[in-house]
Amino acid sequence: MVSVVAVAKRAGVSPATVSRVLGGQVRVSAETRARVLQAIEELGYRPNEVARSLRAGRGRAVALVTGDIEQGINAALAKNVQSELEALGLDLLLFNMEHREERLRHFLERAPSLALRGVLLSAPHVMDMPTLLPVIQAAIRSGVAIVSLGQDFSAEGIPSIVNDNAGGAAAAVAHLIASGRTPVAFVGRIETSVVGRARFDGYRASLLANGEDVDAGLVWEISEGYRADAGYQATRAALKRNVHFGAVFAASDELALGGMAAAADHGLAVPDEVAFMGFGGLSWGAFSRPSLSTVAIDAPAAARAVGEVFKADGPPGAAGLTIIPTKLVLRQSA
Amino acid sequence: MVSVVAVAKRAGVSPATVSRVLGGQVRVSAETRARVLQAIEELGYRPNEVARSLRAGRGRAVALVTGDIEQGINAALAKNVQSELEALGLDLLLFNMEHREERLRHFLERAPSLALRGVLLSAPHVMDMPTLLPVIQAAIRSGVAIVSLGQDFSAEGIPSIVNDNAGGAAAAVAHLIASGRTPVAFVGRIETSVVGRARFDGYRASLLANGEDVDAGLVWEISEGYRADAGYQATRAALKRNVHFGAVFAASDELALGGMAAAADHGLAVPDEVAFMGFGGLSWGAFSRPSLSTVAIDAPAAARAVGEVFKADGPPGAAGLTIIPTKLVLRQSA
DNA sequence: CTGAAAGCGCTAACAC
DNA sequence: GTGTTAGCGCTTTCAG
Repeated sequence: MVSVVAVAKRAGVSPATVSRVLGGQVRVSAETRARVLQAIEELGYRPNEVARSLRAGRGRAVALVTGDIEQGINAALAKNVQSELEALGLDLLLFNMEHREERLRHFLERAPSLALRGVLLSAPHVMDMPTLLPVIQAAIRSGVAIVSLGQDFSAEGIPSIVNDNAGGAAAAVAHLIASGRTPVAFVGRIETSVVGRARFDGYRASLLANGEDVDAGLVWEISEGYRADAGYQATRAALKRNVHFGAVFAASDELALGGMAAAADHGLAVPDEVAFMGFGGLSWGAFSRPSLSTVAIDAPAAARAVGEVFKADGPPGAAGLTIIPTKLVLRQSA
Repeated sequence: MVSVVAVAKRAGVSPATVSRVLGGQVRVSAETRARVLQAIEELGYRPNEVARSLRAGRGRAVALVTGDIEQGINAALAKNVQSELEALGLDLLLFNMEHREERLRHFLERAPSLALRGVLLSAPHVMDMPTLLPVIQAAIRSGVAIVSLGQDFSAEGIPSIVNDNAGGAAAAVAHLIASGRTPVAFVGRIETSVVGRARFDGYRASLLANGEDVDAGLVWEISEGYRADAGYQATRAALKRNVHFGAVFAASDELALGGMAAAADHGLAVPDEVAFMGFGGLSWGAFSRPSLSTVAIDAPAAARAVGEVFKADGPPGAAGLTIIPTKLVLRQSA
């Protein structure tokens, strides 16, 4: 590997000067700079990022810890975040949590020794903060920026970027009610998912605000995953119990797709007999039949907010809360 | 940050001994080892991975360069690969190529300075190997293992893990023909995607083997993306031209979903009037209505093959070709 | 079996 | 404006 020393030799200067040319902060005479640049060119020199990181005490990688990258919304987030970080010269480390919290803790413990620039916590789970906070604070102390992506930890001093889950859910439910699709059921993970609960809260609030009441029989908790099969099972079970509902509001697009399948299998017309509303705004939603109405999450905006955190180089600013608006997208299913 | 020196001091030994205990290769007296271990415990010491990487000349990160992480199959791959690498103590760097080749080259150029353990090339594009090979070889020379995930570069000396695209496609088409769904159309990217072309080759071979002929009017090239909208547009265009076909074989599940939507919008019953077959085996495929028949890709198996490459620590073994079998999954759409 | 020393490649102090 | 030196934290000779 060609190093600063080699470049320095070739340019007839000291390694320090090469470094100065590279850094661009300290003044170097135009002539020297030119010679160094030429040597760099000729040797095809590229600074060793590892050495830089060791020297600087921190590297240029940001980790995205996600609950399940196979869920469309997480993949969308990963894509947008990677692109945003890249513009800042940062790399993205991907860590799939697989919905297991102890994996998060282990990873967080490794963050300082990896000299990570930051860790984006993007899991929807209810987290055991008493256990996690010490690890998080240790990471922060050693220079790792911790950012929550999805749930609000600003009270714990963690900058948080959060979708307007309750607002989006409320708008969706209001629409369903206004269209006469009552009663409105809810499918999602409430017990163990903060995000799921926020969407549920919006559902509940909207019901109440519109003079409907919350029927426990219409709230379908799912235990595992947030994928289509869970939506299918929950909806089918309700149908089998002869529960009556005019619409299903699902906490993800995948759940909604599963729900629509259950309705179809039960011989119900969507949206005429049951309407469906998803959450996420995934691109395939426009191509199911019926196409899926949904509360669209603005992944690019969330990624931009992440970019902002890392743009200002110093210690992370105030542990604020950034709320990313959602948008109701009406298609055929509701 | 607590370092080997601090641990050494506390244990009353030299840094070298601490390192030996950590390494586990060299013999250390049981008593000394115990003292060191205790000091490590007490101080909460974790070895600095960056320093290790600098010292060792290479790090513990493997990059996955993917065409588009939002495509379900790529997310599935990322998930399985991450999990497999993690078992080997390796981290996954995610780089979304966004279907632009010059981005690949730039990333490859950075690989050595990042001291990457390896780079998984997982883009379906036709690549300009004359341009790329020098960069790849430079990376290999500096210790970065290059592995192709998706297309066969074994002739170029790059170990390759490839799905049985042609075989899977052939089986799918044979099934369509056997079910009397002729003529069979093909949607996919042929011009610029090696993977798309391999699937097309399987389609073509199967047609020929079954006494059907290849009708250029039934081969729908798509230019941008591999997502549902492309499948929709291509299918709709054919329908508008009054092209007749009994089935559509799509090169991805997303394309198939889009195609089914176009058929539905055109008033065609699936599968009675037109059958659809996807490629990928994504989990939501079981929950579209009609549910999607598909050629399932075995992402876990591909990930395991990746694991094998990095398990043997030394220089990568023979630049072999590993073919991952696909499986025909029959559901409602065909 | 253990310690001392060197050095991976880089940059920030400190001279001059 | 530029060179010299030191040291980030680690592991691996080389001695003992």
